[in-house]
Amino acid sequence: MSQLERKTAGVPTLKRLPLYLRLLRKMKENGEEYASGTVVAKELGLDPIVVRKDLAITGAVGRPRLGFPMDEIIEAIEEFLGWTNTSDAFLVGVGSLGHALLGYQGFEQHGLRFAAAFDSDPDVIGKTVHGKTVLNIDQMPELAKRMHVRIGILTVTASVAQDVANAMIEGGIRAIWNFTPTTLDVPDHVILQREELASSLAVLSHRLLIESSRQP
Amino acid sequence: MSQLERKTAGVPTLKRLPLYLRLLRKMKENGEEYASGTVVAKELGLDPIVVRKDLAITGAVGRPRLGFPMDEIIEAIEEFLGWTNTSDAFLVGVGSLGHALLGYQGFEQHGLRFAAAFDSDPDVIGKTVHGKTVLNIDQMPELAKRMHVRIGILTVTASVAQDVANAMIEGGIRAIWNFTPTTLDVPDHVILQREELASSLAVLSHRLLIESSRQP
DNA sequence: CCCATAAAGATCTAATTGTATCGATTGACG
DNA sequence: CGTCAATCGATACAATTAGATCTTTATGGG
Repeated sequence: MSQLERKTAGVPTLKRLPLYLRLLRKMKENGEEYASGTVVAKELGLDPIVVRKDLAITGAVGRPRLGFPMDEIIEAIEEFLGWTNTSDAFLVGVGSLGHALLGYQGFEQHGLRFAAAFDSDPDVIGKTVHGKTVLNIDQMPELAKRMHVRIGILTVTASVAQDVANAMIEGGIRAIWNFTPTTLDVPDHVILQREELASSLAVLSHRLLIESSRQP
Repeated sequence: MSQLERKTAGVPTLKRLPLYLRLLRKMKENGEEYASGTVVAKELGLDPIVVRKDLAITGAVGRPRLGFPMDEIIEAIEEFLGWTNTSDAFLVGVGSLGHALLGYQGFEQHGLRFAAAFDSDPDVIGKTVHGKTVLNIDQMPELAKRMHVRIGILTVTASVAQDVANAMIEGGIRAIWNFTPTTLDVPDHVILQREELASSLAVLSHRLLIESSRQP
């Protein structure tokens, strides 16, 4: 049943949902009982219509004149994103970026927990980083299988990215969050999410260029 | 809006251009003289038509049967993105993420150079991180003005993000690359690029959820 | 108890992006 | 030297998604 009622949202909508969630949690802390799409939109500088449509897709129902009941709407978004049950993830590559991600506490609020961290460097293996002991990467596939970990986070150097990705897939990992500048080749059933800083920078640079040429 | 011949590309196109650029540079190193949209597409797993259209917008002209002359197409993309002349950027907030970004050497290949790094923590100020001495954040606006820095990279904690952004704007910075989970309020003329990990994670989680409900 | 109002919900329109098709061009090969 | 095939480039088409308008509903005030 849940496989039918689940709507498939567009990427822009999905990217906005965490913003709503963060704001709503803050509003709840302030003791607010209801949240209307209008105030959420105003707070985030978005169009109210967009917010309403985004919230609608989660299945939450609001009440006219009041808005959405706070607990309901938060629950609906979390449910929609699959953030109600935190899922375990393996992080591979404890370089500076890996360090940074391991140290970011916010992930647990988003349904993600670092079950373990791995590296291939003997100098790093055994060290404790932000409370996690770094394990040998050789153990990763086996552990992934045993713990049924579905999410892998790739923060290794580009040259070994494909090999590590293969190892992840061998371990049964179904989604890879790729922070390396590498185009990975994976089977169809594996979800690939690329986090490309260069792409973001490209958008920024281009916009800066356009702006500059408009009013130098 | 025809005061300049520069075309304004859509975001998806902009995000793909760095991928092309990286591949093309690699191909050039391998001694290739020409690059056809077809092989680029095949290498990156994209549709050849998309690649052709993307490359077309940069203004490069290709030759039938051969493709695009390597130097020309690389130059065209760099030019289009404004990566021919490296621009200086200030990084504010030398936490773990700031560390990671400062250590990423790839930026200089993308026309970005860290002119300086700043922090407010006395324990951090004066330290050298990846060759950059961390300066006091108080000096940032003044230095930005003097050095005509246009890009600011925000890697501070969420609570002070808005204040630091204001200081950046005061220093004349025109584009802010925001790595904090904060919705910043900035004047219209300031370009804001948000790097929201939670948003990416939302997309990943949702796709994983859809896939799981499809074939459990 | 009724009316005014604010907000949700549905429907429709427009824009953006991706996809397909077709012709033109040019280097390669027989 | 002529034909072929691959590739660019332009144009047209389709699908998805964002954005706008209108209607409905329920609440709070008079």
